[in-house]
Amino acid sequence: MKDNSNFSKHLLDWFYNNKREMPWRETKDPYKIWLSEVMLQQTQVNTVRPYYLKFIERFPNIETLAHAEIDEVSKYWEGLGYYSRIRNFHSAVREVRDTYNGIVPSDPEKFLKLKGVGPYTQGAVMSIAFNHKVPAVDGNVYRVFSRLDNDDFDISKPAARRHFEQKVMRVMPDAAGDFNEALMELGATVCTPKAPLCIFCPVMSHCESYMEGNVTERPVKLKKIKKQTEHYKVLVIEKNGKIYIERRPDNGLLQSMWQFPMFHIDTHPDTIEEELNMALHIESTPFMSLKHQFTHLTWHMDVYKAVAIGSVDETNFIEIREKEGYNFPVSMTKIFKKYVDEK
DNA sequence: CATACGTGGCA
DNA sequence: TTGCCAAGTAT
Repeated sequence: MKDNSNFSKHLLDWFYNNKREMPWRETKDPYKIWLSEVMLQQTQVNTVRPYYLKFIERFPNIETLAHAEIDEVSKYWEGLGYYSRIRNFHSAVREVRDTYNGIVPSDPEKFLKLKGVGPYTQGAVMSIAFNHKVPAVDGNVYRVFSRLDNDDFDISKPAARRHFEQKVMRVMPDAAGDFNEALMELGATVCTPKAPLCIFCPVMSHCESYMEGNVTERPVKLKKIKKQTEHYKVLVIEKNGKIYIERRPDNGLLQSMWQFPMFHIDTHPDTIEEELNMALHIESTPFMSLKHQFTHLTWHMDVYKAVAIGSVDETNFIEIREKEGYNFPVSMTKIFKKYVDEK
């Protein structure tokens, strides 16, 4: 970075004069800051906003959230993704109630020990809620400092976090929380991954990559994600106007969420009847096919209508309107919508 | 250290 | 259409 003496001042001035409205910026309540930081992990502000507002309306403080059951709480996360976040947050909030008398610890080391709190969330909450001088290094900060210093450190390596934390601490002003937010805000709105708006950048004069003309080559990220593909046969089974759903395992992908039963694409119908312990009439052609993309996985799903024949255990058969009482991943919500639209 | 873990927006 | 990317953490 060129001439870092005025860097933090320029950045903070820009931040104060261009502050975007966000619900969690209206408070210094550590619980609300913490919730917003968890929601914002790998998730953009515009996606988070409506979820945050509904969540805070129902669970305005530690006590209301700690008192609620995880199945109800999870419903407020439906569609946000990375669902382990809410299980960990709920668990951590109960620990705050039980171990810290309902007060979010202001000691960074104690806070870091809570479930779902990593180095980023620790830094963000400790600096924003308590103004502790600790770094909060996320993807934005990687990018901003890669460019400021024309630094080719490979950000796909785990060691990158400590590398950039050191850079942040070298220029950290007293207004730690504002500074951490300003760095992220700069990355999100000006120093963007594609087509950065350098001419509007408040710290352009400090940016070595801008001077060098290679801003689009920073940051360096070498590792590529390799995606797997899986093909499934999905069944919407009806019985007396109700449909069959099942709970996913309590580990792995989409843990404990509900779904229509899914089988490897070439599973024989006899095997399906056996595994479900039902006699079925399955339609010969799917009523919908869909592709669902995860970060590391693609699901191709052929969805068939089916009818359960004879006497059946109706435990897991629900009315369509009852789906509001269960937590479904987006792939299943798409199937619900198509199924209902055709009725 | 490498990989699993969701979803939506964008070019 | 496809791949990349987003205020990361757990294992």
